[in-house]
Order: sequence, then C-alpha cells, then structure tokens
Amino acid sequence: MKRGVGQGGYSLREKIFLKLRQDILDGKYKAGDSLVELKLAEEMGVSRTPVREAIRQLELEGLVFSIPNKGVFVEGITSQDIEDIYAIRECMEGLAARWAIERMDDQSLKELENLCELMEFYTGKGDLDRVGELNSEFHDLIFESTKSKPLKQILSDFQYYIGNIRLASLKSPGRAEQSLNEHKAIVEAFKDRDAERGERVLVEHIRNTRRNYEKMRKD
Amino acid sequence: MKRGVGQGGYSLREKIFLKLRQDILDGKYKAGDSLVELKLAEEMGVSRTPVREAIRQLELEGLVFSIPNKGVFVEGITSQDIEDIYAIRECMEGLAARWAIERMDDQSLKELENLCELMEFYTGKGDLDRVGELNSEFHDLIFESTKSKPLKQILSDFQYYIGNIRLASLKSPGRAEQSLNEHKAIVEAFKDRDAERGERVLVEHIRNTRRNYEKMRKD
DNA sequence: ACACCGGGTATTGTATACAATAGAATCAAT
DNA sequence: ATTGATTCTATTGTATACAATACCCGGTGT
Repeated sequence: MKRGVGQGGYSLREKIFLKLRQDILDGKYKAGDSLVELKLAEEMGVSRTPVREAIRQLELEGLVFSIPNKGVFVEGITSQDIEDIYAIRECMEGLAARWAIERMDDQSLKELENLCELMEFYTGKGDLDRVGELNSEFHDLIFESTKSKPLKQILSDFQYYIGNIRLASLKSPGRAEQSLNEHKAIVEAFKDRDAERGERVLVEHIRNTRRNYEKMRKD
Repeated sequence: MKRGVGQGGYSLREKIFLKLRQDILDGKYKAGDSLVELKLAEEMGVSRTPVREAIRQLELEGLVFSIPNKGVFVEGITSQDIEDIYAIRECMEGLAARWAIERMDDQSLKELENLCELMEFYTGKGDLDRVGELNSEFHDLIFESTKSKPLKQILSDFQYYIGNIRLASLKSPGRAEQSLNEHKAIVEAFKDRDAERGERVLVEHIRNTRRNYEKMRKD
C-alpha cells in the first residue's frame, strides 16, 4: 500500500493534508485555482473521503475557501500577508524568547546549541537547504520550550507559511552568514538565561529576516 | 430537515463543528473525555461523515487530539493556557489597534461607535450577556478593520477560546462599568486616528481584563 | 434580439458499507 | 498463579453510493 501519496504522515488524511499544503505553498496551485475532490482523489489513488478531510483542514488554516456545492478554491498568500506575518512574529517571538528562557530545560538548551553548530557546519559547506531545515528546527525548539500550547500553535503554523520565503531569503548573498551570527547570539543569551537580551536579539533577528525579504522583493 | 443539531451554520459539518466546540468550551466535555464518532452521530441524528470532519477541524484547533484507531480525546484548556492567551493578546491587540486605526473606513468607525453606545445601554439595563456579545462584536470589528488575514485568524480563534471566561469576568462587581469606560476611550482614540494612544488604551484594556480574571480565579 | 424556462452536468453534501487496527478479555499451558 | 497466544469487540480509516445543489446551455415564446 502507501501508493501515490508519499510516505511520512500517519494516516492518508494527514499525508494528503501535508502534501496539499506544501503544493499550495510551493505555488503548484495558484490563488483562485479550484481543487476538485474527485480529481485530487484519482491523482493520488485514494477515495474522496480523506481528500475531503484534508481540504476541511486547509480551510480552517485559511489556505483555501469553499463555496458550498460549488467548489473549493485556493486562497493564496499575498505579499501583504507575508509582511503581516513578519510583524506578528516580531511580537510573538519576543514573547517566545522570554518564556523559553525561563522554562527551557538544560537538555533542550544543549540541543539548541547543537543545532546552531550544525547550522555553522552546513553554512560553511554551502548546503543552504539543510541550513533552512535546521533553522526551522531551531525556532521550533524554542517554541516547544515555551511550553505554551497557544503560542506554539500560532508560530508553528506561520513557520510553514513562510518556510519557502525564508529559504529564498537565506540564499541571498551574505544573509546566511549574518543569520548564523544572529543565531549564535540567541544561543548565548539563552545560555546566560538572560531573558531581556534574548528577547532583544531574537526580535532583531526576525526584523533582519524581514528586511532581507523586503530588499529581495524589490529585485 | 435541520433536526437535532441546531440551526445557525450552513452545512451539517459546520453546525456540528460549532456545537462541539461550544460544548467543549462550556465544559460539557471535560479534558480526557473521549468523543466517539458513532455516539455523537446518533445523538445528533446524522451520519458519521460530518461528525468526522468536524472532529478533524477541532483537532487542528488543538481542542482535541486523536490517537489513530483508538479514539479522540478532549484536550481541554488549562488556566495556564488562558493566561498565555491573555499575554499573547496584549501584544497582538496592540498591533491590531495600530493597523485598524490606519486602515479603518469611516463607516466601520461609525459602527464601532454604535456598538459602544449599545454596550452602554445594556450595561445600564444590567443585561450582561448581551454586553458580552457586543463586546465580541466590538473586538471582531477591530480585527476585521486591520484587513490582515493572519491577524484576524489568530485573534478570532482566541475570541472563542476565552469567550466564556470574559463573560464571567464581566459579571464581577464593577467590572462592566470599568470595561465600558475603557471601550469608550478606545473609540475616542480611533475617532482621533491616534494610533499611539489607541494602542496604549487597548493594551491597557486587555491587561485589566486579564487582571480581573486573575483576581476572580483566586476567589 | 431578448428574457425566461428547463434539463443536464459538475461538484459537493451526506449516508452507509466494509477494512484495519488496538486493546480487552478469555483461555490454555506451564 | 503467571504468562502467552487467541479471539472478540470497539473504534477509527477508507471506499463507495446516493442526494442535493448550483451553474451552464440550449430552446422557446414574444
């Protein structure tokens, strides 16, 4: 079994959800495109049921909207959305930094340090795709360490939304090295358990990422 | 038709989703309770399909978690979650205030004023349930006016999460009047298009709501 | 030419049937 | 009595069948 959809998730629904979300975020389905249950189901070699459920979840995340008895359409992410997300992240990651520094256990701290070292290694090797993955893990670990369900939820969702953009941003000249230094500063603040400084450097990091994105857009 | 589930939403799935969410938030289902698709379906006089879809959505919102082939269990909201949500709202509604003041059109502003007057009327009459509803509409209108999809989504979800708590808080002695004054101050700042002041008074409003909740918890 | 009606098609909405799985209960062997 | 295998049951996972709806398109009357 496991034909067509691709491995990874647990149930078909989960896999389809992840796949569709990725496809939308990758631009395979553009804004306004209609997603037809039966068509998708046939493409993936499954029945409509799990496809439907996946679509309902996408709907809740705001990636698609559905007109009853008519169809489901891709909502798309505008560059305004991206900017908004960065602005929101500036606030929220500050909060995350404070909480994480207060609540993070030593083992997670060690892991965070480790992730940072790996990022250094792959940045040196120029494998930026891998760096991008590690970057996600880095921030996810911080979210996780806040031990705050509501905060985790928001930030993890955004993480997916802007994943591709962040990766592209990372590939602009010099940004990878700068980003690495910022991550190092974050780890230092975490190790010192300095919430004040942690918040500052993390917010600064987001702000720089955002600036880099805006600069990139203009080109 | 429309038997059992109760009106309101559009499709069965939507109605069931709203009903289940309300029931969880109302404490009808407590943390750890298991939700059995077939049982719920029979109770509401529908088939499993729409129930399943509703549950999947609840899962994405984090209100339930599902163990494959075993069951779905209510996640529940801890008082830690509530506190976190208030902290998050302090940040986010500040942002919302700034954006809304910049982007709100005159008609919405008029509506906002109107909502505030209605709140005054019903506060005077002592109909706090109605005031609670208007309160939600008031904040929703602000969210809507930010014209920001990501921000709207986050804040609207939280609105439901803490709706009942806010209502209870409103019923503590003197709070309704204080809340009303804070709303008036918000409207004034919006009318003056003073983003700086708007942010300050709105954040202050959230902070007071939160303090009131914490005070209430102790009793 | 134009508005109106009616049927046909595409699509989703809902119900039901069947498969797979996990866990509990039973029972036999040591 | 304990352990291990085995059956049984509850529950979800997936597929399919059928119903309802919206929209397109062609025909018809004026």
